[in-house]
Amino acid sequence: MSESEFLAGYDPAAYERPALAVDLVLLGLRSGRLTVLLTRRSDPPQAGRWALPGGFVGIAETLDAAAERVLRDKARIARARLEQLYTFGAVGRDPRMRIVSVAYLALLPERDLAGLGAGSDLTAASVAVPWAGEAGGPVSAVTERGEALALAFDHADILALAVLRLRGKLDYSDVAFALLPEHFTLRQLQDVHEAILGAPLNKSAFRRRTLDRGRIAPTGAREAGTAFRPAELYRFDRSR
Amino acid sequence: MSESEFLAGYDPAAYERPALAVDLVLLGLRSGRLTVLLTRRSDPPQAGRWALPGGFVGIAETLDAAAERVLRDKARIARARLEQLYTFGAVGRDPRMRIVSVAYLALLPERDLAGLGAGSDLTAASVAVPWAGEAGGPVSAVTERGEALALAFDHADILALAVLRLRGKLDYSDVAFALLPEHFTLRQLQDVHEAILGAPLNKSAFRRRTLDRGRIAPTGAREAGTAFRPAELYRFDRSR
DNA sequence: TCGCCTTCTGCTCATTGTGAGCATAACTAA
DNA sequence: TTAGTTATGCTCACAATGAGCAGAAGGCGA
Repeated sequence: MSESEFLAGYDPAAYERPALAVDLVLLGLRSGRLTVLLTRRSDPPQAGRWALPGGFVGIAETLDAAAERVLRDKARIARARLEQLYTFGAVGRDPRMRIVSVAYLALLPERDLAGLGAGSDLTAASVAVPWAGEAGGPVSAVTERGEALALAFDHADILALAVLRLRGKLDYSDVAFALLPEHFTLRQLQDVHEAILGAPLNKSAFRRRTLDRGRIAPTGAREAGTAFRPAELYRFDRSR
Repeated sequence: MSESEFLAGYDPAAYERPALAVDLVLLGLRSGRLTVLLTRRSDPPQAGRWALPGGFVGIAETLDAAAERVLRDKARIARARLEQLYTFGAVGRDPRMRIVSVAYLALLPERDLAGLGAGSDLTAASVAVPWAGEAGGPVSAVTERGEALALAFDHADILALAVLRLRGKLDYSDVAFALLPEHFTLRQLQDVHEAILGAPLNKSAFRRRTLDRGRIAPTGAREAGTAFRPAELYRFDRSR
């Protein structure tokens, strides 16, 4: 950052500055599939394409605060687990002007995805996440019928990076729990992991590992309404 | 980012924009200790404190390009492995004006650290990296005599995050090789890992794991000048 | 020259984590 | 009551890890 040497010689206020924005990758699960919230662009440039919700950063506003504001005002979601992802600064990424965008990743519990609408013009799109090795292959957004959605600007890159980050943090952080309701079964937890990884996991190893780790605690209750043996309900135990 | 809806209603060019800068965390090894390059601030604010080298982002300049320019012009280092780290956007982080800074991490081979001076006003400071669990404790910069250096602005946070990132990527990426000369012994490689982690590693397990992974190849040569059995020299094998 | 010292290198052994499969438990629907 | 289905707990083989040991390979001092 600015040494005084620099500031003495040059006045950065005199130079043109890039505009600064935040873009949100809002990820959740809808019927077991990884899902992202998108808006459809109605005007050029890139009219008809799908974009991540975003907004400009105010002059007296923290980056995190800008992300929370966009979450609140554009997605109509009160709060979510927000995490800075990466900053995209290619020169021609927006054809109208130079915009540098700080991408944020937000994880939504299924409830927030189900209760969309209500003032938000966002649409839920499934994310096709082929396994293609740990590095992750091409990620794309698709409709429920499997048709690919064209993403605007560099938003496909942002989405791909978000999924990659999610995969990386999956087994050492508590991201999976942010996508689940308070009480969940081991099968549900494994489904979340498999949806994010895009690959099946060994069932007994997953159970053992998860239980041995001691980060979830049994509630004593069981799921209801199944046509077979009901599974134990667990909750995330933050204390351990 | 900017939906057309937003642009139609508001003209972001009419609003005051934060200044955008890049800051570089230049890390290397000096005599087996993790080391960071810092400049001493000569003028207020924060005169006398130590800062990371940085500079403003030009209006037609990529973030990566700005980081490379600072590396070249301020540190006088031709090239290094640069990687975007995080973007710091607290409102009061610089008292003069609103500056949002994209931090970059760069790894320097020992040669670049030794050949300092020559037009660069940077000083090498050791980084004290207590282990304090995987999460990493407080990281601080110290002189060779162990005196703590006061860092300017939020640069201590940036440095701490850089070390954390380095630790996280250590065992699945090739960051360690970027800090070593082309030919190195297994012991040197282990020293790098231990310096970054701030904790000792099991020797035979480290050897086995490293060799089994197949990412390094023996050169056939051996180190010279030791008072004991010389170790085999290896090189990083990018092809595997 | 000949032991002595130090580190490298390759080996074994016990412990731990993982992949895979099987038997039993627990529930619904017919 | 029985068939069907999934949960749960178990065993077994295999791989990875931590720890230690013996021999190899160099310099050094007597």
